[in-house]
Amino acid sequence: MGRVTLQTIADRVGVSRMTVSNAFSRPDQLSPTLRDRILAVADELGYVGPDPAARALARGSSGAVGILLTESLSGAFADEVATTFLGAIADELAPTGLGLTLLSTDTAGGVVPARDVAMDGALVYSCDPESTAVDWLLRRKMPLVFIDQVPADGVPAVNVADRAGARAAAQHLIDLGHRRVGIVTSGVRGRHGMVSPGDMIDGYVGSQRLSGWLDALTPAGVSPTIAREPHGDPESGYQAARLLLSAPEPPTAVLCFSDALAQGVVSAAVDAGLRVPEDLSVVGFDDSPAAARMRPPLTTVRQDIHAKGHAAAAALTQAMEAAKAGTPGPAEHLCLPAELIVRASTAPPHV
Amino acid sequence: MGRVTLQTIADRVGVSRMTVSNAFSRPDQLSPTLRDRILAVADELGYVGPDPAARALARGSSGAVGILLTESLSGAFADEVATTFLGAIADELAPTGLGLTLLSTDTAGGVVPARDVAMDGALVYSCDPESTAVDWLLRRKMPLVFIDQVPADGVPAVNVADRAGARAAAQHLIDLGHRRVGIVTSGVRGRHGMVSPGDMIDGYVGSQRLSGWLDALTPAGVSPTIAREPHGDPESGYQAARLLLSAPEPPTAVLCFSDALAQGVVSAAVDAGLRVPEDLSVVGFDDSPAAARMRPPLTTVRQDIHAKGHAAAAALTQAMEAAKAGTPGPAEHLCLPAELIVRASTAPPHV
DNA sequence: CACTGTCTCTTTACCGATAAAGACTTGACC
DNA sequence: GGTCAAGTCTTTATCGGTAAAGAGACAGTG
Repeated sequence: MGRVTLQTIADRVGVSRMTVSNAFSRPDQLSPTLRDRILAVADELGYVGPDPAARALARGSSGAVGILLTESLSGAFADEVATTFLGAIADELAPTGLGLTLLSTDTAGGVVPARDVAMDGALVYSCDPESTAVDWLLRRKMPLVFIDQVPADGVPAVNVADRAGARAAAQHLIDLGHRRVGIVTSGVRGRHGMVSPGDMIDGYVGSQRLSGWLDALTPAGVSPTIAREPHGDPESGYQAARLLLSAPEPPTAVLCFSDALAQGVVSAAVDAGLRVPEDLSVVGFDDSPAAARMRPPLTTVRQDIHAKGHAAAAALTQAMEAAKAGTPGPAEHLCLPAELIVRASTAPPHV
Repeated sequence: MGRVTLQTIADRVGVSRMTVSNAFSRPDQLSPTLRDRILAVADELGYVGPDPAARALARGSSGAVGILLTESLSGAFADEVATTFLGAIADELAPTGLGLTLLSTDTAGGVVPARDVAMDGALVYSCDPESTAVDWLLRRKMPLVFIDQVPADGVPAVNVADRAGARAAAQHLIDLGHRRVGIVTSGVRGRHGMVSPGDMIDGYVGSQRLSGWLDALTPAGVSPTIAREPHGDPESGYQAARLLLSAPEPPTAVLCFSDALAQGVVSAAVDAGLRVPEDLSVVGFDDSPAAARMRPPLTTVRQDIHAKGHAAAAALTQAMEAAKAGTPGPAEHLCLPAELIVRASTAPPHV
């Protein structure tokens, strides 16, 4: 016996294939009696419901949306901010019944997920806008939402006021009286170790935060020393901090690209016999749950990741509906606030 | 102008549709010259490659695998162990070009992802085997792999020696001389607060670990006090520890279901004026990166999550290939080792 | 009684590809 | 010159559904 399809059931029950289809997909189109009979026969035959692939073709929609993440995916999963965001997205999408497909930018074996996976729309999170994967998504003309990326014309975007937040963080240090400021950041591509602002090729968020820091530091006549590591974990922060602190004139305060890096910076300071914040002020970014739990509690810039996920999911579903209805609608560019949270890891420098 | 399909291109170039299909999917089937011409025309027409949905139907495979996660997805994303596992899976799958679709067990709006999303196989991670979602996957007869679940006949499974690991952890405490032992665990369903072993309905992993602990405690005549919280974050561990420590005869050692919980337990101990390990020994589970960074470094049970992800992905791709080839093959049940890592958070009780 | 709906189900017409087998050229080799 | 194999394309037959319009029956209405 071959595979059980609508036709198999239709023949068995003695109705048309379409009626069986309706029994599954549009119950209001037939009498409850007949429907029950059809369902019973289907069950008896071991039918598992309309084939998703066939349905996707016929309906023109697949019931899944994609999410494109730059890094090697496992990179994204190692990053607490990214996973929290993914969780928020997933939660937001669950009630819609849409599946969420993880797309790697990996172009292995000639298979490009961004081109070859069926989906009704996609989120693009912190990706290189020039990458082939993004290009394919764009070409497919499917509803897209850009998150934490340089906003593009015609594509809805969700961003955070990274620059303003970073500016506030740096200004906070300036106001406390710091004049020797270090920056700890990360990024796989590009130079590592002690770098200058020109060496930063870290994508939109990275450059925005750097700009924000400089917005406050430069007018105050402060030019920061920057240490840059490939990864963004605490261990990397530790290494970067050692580099900064071993300079002839070590900084009295450090601005970090993330709370995770900040954690390592604090550890390095402690191990170097420095007290935080008396000898070294440390500022993080993101306000991850760990920030408040740190000793001392970390001064950081808060972004509401759940709100970001919510906004992104909402923008996508909206764009998808608009696309289905044929109502293009304008592409909104949303910018969520970032707020400086002053805790106990910052203090005036002691002279 | 309507949509561009293979036929559009075929007409334009003056060849059959099949030849155009081959130009995209089987380059060796036609002359390079013609292929280039076809590709050029396709590009000119704005064709983005064979429609994934149509291809899925025709080929009988969709190029994506699903992963079913019990909790509300966001729950899974909040759990470091789960996200690390997901990352490992994603990394393992990336080179194969397969997409990874997150499936929620959520049956919202009549849409059941496990039934309605096109995929070639699926991973089932720490799910209730009785859930409808799992049931649908089973009925679809697609290649499946169970991870951290009660192994089922005919379904490949990947598990960890949780019971043995837990036994080793508990034995370690017994060997150190502890006789008053607490357990801190978590689980949304069921009773919370101080519970007895019978109240534990925490799925396979939870029950395995409990069994393992009891395997060592019971023969030593020790019956543990158990505190159970809905969630598995450090904050929950903190609450649970407060409960345990406020008992008339507080434990001298605590076994935790995870490192995250253990983190909270240590905090609670410190806040209660107890030294770890002098006044309270704490043992975690999983050996997350944070465990080694803790103060004091945490004694815990190590499981290799990357190996687990690797094994799961391998088992799935293997099952998928076997299914495609029509070679059912036996369903292997793999069990990865768990190893006790003794660090500085455990010591003999002081009398 | 004819007219108009409303229910139910059926018909017709795709959705956009792929697999497998067939047909036509060409060149090599005996 | 005839035969065979390889290389290029074309033909034929599905893949498993869904949308939209059509058709027959039955009831309510003026």
